[in-house]
Amino acid sequence: MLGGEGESSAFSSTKEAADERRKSPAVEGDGPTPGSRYTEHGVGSDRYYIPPTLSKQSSETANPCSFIPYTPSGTVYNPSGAGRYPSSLHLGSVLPPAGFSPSTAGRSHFSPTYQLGQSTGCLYPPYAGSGSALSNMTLPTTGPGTRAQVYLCNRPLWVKFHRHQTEMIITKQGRRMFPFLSFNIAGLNLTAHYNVFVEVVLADPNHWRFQGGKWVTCGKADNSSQGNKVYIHPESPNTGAHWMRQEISFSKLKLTNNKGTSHSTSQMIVLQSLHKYQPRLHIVEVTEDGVEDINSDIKTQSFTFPETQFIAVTAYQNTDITQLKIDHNPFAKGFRDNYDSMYTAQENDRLTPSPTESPRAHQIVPGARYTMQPFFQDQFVNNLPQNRFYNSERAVPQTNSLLSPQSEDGVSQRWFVTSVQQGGNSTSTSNKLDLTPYEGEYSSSLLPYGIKSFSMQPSHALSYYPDSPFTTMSAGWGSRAAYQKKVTPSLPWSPRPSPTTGFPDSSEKVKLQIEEEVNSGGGSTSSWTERQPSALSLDKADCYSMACKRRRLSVNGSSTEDSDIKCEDLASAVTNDSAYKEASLSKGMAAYYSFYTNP
DNA sequence: ACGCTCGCATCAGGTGGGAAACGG
DNA sequence: CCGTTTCCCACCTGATGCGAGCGT
Repeated sequence: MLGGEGESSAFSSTKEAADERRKSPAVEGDGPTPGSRYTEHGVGSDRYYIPPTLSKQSSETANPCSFIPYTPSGTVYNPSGAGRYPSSLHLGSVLPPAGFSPSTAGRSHFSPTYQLGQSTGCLYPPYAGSGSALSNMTLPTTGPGTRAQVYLCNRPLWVKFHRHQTEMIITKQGRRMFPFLSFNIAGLNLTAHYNVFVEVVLADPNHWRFQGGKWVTCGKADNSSQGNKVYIHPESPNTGAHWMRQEISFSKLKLTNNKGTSHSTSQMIVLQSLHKYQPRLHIVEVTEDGVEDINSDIKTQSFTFPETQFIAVTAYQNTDITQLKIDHNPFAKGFRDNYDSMYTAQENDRLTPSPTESPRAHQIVPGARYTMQPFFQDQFVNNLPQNRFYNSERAVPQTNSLLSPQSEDGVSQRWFVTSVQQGGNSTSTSNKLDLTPYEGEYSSSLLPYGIKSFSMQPSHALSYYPDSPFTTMSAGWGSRAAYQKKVTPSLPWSPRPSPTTGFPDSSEKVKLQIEEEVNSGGGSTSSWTERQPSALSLDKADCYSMACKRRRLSVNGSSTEDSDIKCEDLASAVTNDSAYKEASLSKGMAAYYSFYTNP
């Protein structure tokens, strides 16, 4: 869809349209492209995403919310007239009333003001003065259920890519994202209806080029790009219970550079090659008909996860990214070296072990063998062979998506953000992904596991997967969404444990670990290595040589780094020894909840 | 006989690589 | 000329349909 449709209230501008959508919520692209409602007006060039600063308040560490790697500052600046959705309040931010208040926006149903970032397509302000009201804005204190908490299910995988600067292929016919966006949402009103959609906006005002093995800016970004920038989840609109019941996957979202494409616009987001983008999740409360309720102040919530930033390309530039894609994307399995020779049918399954299996993986499989497999790290984030999982799913009724296998990889890696984050730190203007805390948690694998389904899942849910609470699919792939239709949500949705329920032990433990990681100079590798010397059957050198042997070396000479990462990942995977995991789990990884608890 | 489960085959579609084409 | 884009290829996943086998 092009900007021309922008003014049209395609988003259920008519009752008929709304009804139609309601009839077949799962149908994508039916009727007027939903996205049209948020069509780009080409006026958003002044709306950007403020780059995060690396500054990380020490206070954050002290704060229970410190676990949140993101600085909860209202770093995203939304220039006046930038549309109704002031870019997200950083990660997991909740739009303050001021940002989208109907009164301020003066919008009516489907009014043009409801443009999202579409109109702007930019998150990154040309200037750094975010000073926005957002940074100081106080979170709206509305009734319960109005403030959502969002988990980025496959965050570890995203982080892994982010370290090398994620690249996403865009093609004329559209290319799926990998990793794809997958979230778990909490805190919604069970009965209220919501539209959930992803918007992709420019992350910075630059045009990028891969030169000398690195991404460097090369001129200014072209903000005049047209085309759909929003992808509305096909199941929209739907109830809060529905959204919270299952993992919300955007695996079908496609990226294209074909501005003129008229087909499946609702499924395709038009981007420009060599530009950096930042996906954002929007949750908009609507009426049962899918019409936005103008009578409510708090209707829109936006969430931004910096680690999901990516540069759109028509061909991969960084071989590290290519290798990560090949290693993690099931559809690219054919490109994995030694795939045939290294895995038998059975081992093939092990290739992408489920998080559950992972803890024992090193016991079952000769470590040396896996040292060569970067994807082994995926035991925590990668896919569990779907067919395998599928059987399991068919065998048991899916009840609580949170713990259900559908969460796939995501199960073990849920990261959620709530308004608390923002509120917790209003001083930071940084929007950038601060990997420091991530590194720590990631390398240690502590956090990822900490928020595993265990924490979110009621005990009864686990009973469905007695042999493997982590029997989930890949983090990067196979969202259960693909299977959800086959399973019967027989059990009533059970709201997540109250975020207010804290688990001091776990929380403290994690916090300490993070501090440890941070203090170690961000060298997560050494950190965990020391902690888990026995867990690693291979040293860095081995890993490096193996990695080099197996895969192409990146031009940028990041091979070493890459190998380190791979080793680290592998190690991190191994690090998650069952003992620790069990301990953590038993303690209730729900510590995370308390961590992100709303004050 | 009927219904269910399972395995296999088929097809559509997704993947990155590489060569060719395109454009500044 | 060089960087970028497009197209085609082989390989893979996932969904679906069909038939065999089994239990009721």
